[in-house]
Amino acid sequence: MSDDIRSISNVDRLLHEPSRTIIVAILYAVESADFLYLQREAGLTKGNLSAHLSKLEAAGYVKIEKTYKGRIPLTLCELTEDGRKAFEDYRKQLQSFIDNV
Amino acid sequence: MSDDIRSISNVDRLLHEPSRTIIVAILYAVESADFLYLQREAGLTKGNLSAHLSKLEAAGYVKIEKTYKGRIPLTLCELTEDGRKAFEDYRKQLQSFIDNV
DNA sequence: CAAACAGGTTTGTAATACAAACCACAGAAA
DNA sequence: TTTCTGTGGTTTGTATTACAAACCTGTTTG
Repeated sequence: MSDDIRSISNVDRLLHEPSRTIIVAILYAVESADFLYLQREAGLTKGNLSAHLSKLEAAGYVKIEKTYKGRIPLTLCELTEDGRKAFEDYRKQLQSFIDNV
Repeated sequence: MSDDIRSISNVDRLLHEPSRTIIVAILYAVESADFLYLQREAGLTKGNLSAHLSKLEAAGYVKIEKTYKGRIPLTLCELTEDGRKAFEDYRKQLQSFIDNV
């Protein structure tokens, strides 16, 4: 068996979880997104989005900035360089797997 | 956001688990494999391989036939038609996701 | 006979994901 | 002014897991 196939076992588990894959894919595309936009686009509950963002932030993949729009809180999220690179690597790994089956 | 990206959340969780992805990918390639071959190729412990095979069998993705090689037990595994189709769908879904990010 | 190997099953644990409930605060509506 | 909706979460509970390790049966080999 080719190593490309076995390498799927080393895939980044943080990104391999579909909910987080979507979050990161959105952030990869838009550069910056607020909490509610992300929630609606990703189709997640607030609780889950919050939990996933915390994990992504802890891993250094996402930067979270809590600001205000007037007096209403506004949470902005964006990918870090590490996050961007990790996502690109993840995609490459998937592509490599698909190509080598 | 394109639906192709959001569709990753509907991915087949059974196949999206890397250990099982590898098992199915091997079976997709070889048609039939015995337990130890599968264990070594997939890099899994016996317990884990056994557990994953049980799940794949319960889902109707894999057919498991317990025979003997002389007096030594020999467990043969192969993909069912459903399993083959599910794996092809899974690959297509991944490919679609990658292409549309 | 003892040890090692084939081919597993069972059990235990720790880490999830996810939903649902809860909370604080602001602005709009009645 | 009371109420309702919206923002932006945290906490809690549950159920599912993946994985490792222990266990088991039988067979072959030294």
